[in-house]
Amino acid sequence: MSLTHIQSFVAVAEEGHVGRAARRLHLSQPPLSRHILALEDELGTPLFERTPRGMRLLPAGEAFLQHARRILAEVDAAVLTVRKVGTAPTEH
Amino acid sequence: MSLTHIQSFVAVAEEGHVGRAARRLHLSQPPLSRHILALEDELGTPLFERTPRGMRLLPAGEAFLQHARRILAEVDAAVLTVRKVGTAPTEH
DNA sequence: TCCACTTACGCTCACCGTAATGATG
DNA sequence: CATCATTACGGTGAGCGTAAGTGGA
Repeated sequence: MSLTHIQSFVAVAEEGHVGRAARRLHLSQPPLSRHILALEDELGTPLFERTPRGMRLLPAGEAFLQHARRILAEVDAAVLTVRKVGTAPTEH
Repeated sequence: MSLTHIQSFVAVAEEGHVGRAARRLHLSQPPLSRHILALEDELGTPLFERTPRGMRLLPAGEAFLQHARRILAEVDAAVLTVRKVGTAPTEH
């Protein structure tokens, strides 16, 4: 599992469509599809239902989405915090 | 930034020593040292002070450590939660 | 001079994109 | 047959390990 996989998952969950999510991530469909498959494989359970219209979250996917958003938010917070502390006057 | 980098950072912060952290992670020193350097480069500020004894956290490193632990804990929680939901009787 | 981190360097394999294939209404 | 997702496949770059280099007490 990698942060890239998590970002890919969130994009697909929000778009409900691998193609649109791929454009949003500036990526082509196959690698993005592979990210989702790898995640499902690693977690041992499907996260999406495949429909003719695209991808629909399963309950396991809904649960993962909440955690995924928290992880990404925490990463952003870490970056902001460190940049602030690292530039602080008490650097010495 | 990747989860691997974050795990590497936590190990070095806890051991205070790249060599020991590397053994703990089943990795050799150079890649681990590169993880830390990449992290510092990406964040734009050093996280450790290099001493003759090893690595000592700077204030920016202390701040990052708290976030890093939360990120890794959240990842673990995500995995556990999804595995539980994915195996639940209401899988239909 | 020892000890620890870092840089050099060659190699492998993970990952991307294009193209082909499957699946479903 | 149109629309998505997935699999095949070749090429490149990220990342590993061994070995050499650097720096401080």
